[in-house]
Amino acid sequence: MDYLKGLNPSQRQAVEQTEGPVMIVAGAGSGKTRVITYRVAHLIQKGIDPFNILVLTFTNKAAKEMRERIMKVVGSEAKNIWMGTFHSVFAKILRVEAEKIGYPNNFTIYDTDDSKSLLKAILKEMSLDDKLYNPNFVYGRISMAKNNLISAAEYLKNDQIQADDFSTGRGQLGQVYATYTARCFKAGAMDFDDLLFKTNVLLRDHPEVLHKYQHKFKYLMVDEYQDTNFSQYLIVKKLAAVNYNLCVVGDDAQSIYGFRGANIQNILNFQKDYPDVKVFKLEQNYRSTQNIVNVANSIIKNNENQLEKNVFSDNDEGDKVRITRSYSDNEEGKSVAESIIQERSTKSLDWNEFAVLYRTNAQSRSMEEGLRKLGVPYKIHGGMSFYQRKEIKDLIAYFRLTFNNNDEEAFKRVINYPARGIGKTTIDRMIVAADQYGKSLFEIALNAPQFLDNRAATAVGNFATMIQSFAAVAKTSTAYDAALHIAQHSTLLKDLYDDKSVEGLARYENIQELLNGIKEFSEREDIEDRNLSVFMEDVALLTNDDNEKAEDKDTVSLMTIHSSKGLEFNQVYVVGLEENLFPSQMSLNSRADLEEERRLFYVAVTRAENKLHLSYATSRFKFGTLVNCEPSRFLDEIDPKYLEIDLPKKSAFVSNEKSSFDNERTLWKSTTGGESKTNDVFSKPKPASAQKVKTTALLSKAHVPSPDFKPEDTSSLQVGQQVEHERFGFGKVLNLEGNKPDIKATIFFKDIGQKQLLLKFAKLRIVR
DNA sequence: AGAATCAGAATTTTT
DNA sequence: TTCTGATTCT
Repeated sequence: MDYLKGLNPSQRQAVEQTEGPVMIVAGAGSGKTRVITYRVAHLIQKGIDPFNILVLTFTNKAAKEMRERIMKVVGSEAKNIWMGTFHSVFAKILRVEAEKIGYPNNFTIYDTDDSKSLLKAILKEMSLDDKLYNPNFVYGRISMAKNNLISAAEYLKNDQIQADDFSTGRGQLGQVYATYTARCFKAGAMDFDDLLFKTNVLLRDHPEVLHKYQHKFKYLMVDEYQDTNFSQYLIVKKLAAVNYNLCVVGDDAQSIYGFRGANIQNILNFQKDYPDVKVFKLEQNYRSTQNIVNVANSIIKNNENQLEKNVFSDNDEGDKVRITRSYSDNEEGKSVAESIIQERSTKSLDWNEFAVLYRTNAQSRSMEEGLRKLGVPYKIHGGMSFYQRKEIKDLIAYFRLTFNNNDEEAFKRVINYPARGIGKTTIDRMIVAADQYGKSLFEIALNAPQFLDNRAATAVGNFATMIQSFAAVAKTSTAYDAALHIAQHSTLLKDLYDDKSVEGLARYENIQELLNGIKEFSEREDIEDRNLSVFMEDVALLTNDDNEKAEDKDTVSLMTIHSSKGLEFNQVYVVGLEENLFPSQMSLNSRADLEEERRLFYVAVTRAENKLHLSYATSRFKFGTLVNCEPSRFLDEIDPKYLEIDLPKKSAFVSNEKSSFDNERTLWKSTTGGESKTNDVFSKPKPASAQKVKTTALLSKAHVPSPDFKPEDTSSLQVGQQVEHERFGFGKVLNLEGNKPDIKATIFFKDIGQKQLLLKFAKLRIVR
């Protein structure tokens, strides 16, 4: 039990209180992960069977790291703990129980793209205006409903919701939701929210199943409890309702996923739900200097809605938090880069001890530029994950379709990729037929001659047969062999191989990497069933960093604040602290949203161990136009005694040394207000963005056709003849190839150079 | 059927 | 600015 010795009193109490409801309120940097891992280890040491412990996290990464840490204390027993994200744990349970709620066990998991694509198709079929019914909006609305356990039927019955939708002119939303649900069901697919929603349905409608898992999971722990939504809350509540050994860990001050349905009330109300709860507060921050912790505290105290706690640091006071101003986003990038270089050399730090955090992904570009110019190595985290890449999704769609022929989104994705001459018209016809006969697209494809003309029917039929042959191969081969077979015989591999562009090469390599990953999976000894369908089970739930290479390069990290949660860096730069950016413009409508932005700022600030740099620009490009920016209101909220204000024009406030908070505040407001005097730094001429020239105008001056221009029959065109084209001007036929209606002519136009034209389309006049 | 071009939209995103 | 989806051209 050595591990108990390294804990402070409240940490230790939290670890040792294994029975009954427990809430651990863990301030930023207070050793939360340690407490969770030791608590689980402690349970096992006390003789609890790891199979009876369920630990729910929000990321795969967190689960993986925790399991490894527990393993260090209790050894390989840790492998048997049920530990993972809500989605992966309940997907696993649903794979076993799906048939009880009418789903096949091999159900597909639709990711967000699949869901939106299906919604778009439905909106189109229902002829709804996709401005009003913006797919993102519709998706969000349905997601919100599911997270609150409102089914499509209940949505349609709910007067309040219906009134809301009708008042905004979106009266059909309930119908869209119902259709979407039906289509997912028909496709044997669950979206992310369904994994939780259907788990609730399962536990509600099948008491024997609920009973089974209530007794299986004798001890439950939930990490990041402040980010749970109602659907997750209820699952946890039900599972814990027999043994009541439920421990939730979280920090209400770090709840930043409200926009995705997370309900901060889940943690705020925990004590009401479990009156006999033991509450432990971890208030000592071991991560950051006092100055940083104090800045964080002075920010968060502006929020009304929070659990009372007093986060403090016993570390050094540390450097003051530095605020800098730049006059443009690019200048901000440059100034961050310069500062990193300087701090690195004066403090002998590695690049990877620095992080640049921003509110929106779009801000990464100016940062990148600044860093690149000064030769600072960096890596952007987040963004497009490996499994979101087109080529990866394409190949995976083949796998999906192989194991679940009804998967509509997979079908549409690959029916004509690589190209096999099945166009929009054909697909539309199939969709109509599928709808009319209540069949899946695949079933229509199997009976193609009944619905399509000869040529299309053959192509579609061949496709369906090919997919069936894949299923046969997959049944008898290892995951790797099956995957390779599918990649080759779908001709996807060849298609990518033939693309010799830089991007094409990268795509090919990505496919190789996926195949390598599958190969590794095939060779794993710790899994019984290693065929491709097992690999596919949770591939939809993998994301970003799950696939990150161990090539832990020494680079500066760039990421959004959201994705920085849980991480820590010696030096942190939080950039773009401007009104309408941070806090985001979209958050200004409600107090709750603004408070979430403030928590986001709190998260950003508490990532820093030794030094925090804050910066803002007085102008920045947004959507291609330059806009003036005001410093963020959050800067005003920081107690100035922890700040060092490093503005480009030193003289402007050297005289202000003893200035009150208000004076300093006006100082950094003054240069942007508009009415104030311009100082030389800020009156620099604006970037000459206006002189962009339409490239097309440069490349081709429009040809003015001859007055008697009229396209004529070119079926007997000969090599060597002079022709005139409506837009390309005069040219000479260099070559003719192909036959009958598809003759392709190579023509050299004297104005614009060589072009290949299909004669059946090209509007040409023969010059005689 | 497929390439090229144009118009319009645009937070955050653990799953 | 940059990406995506629809439209136009071949």
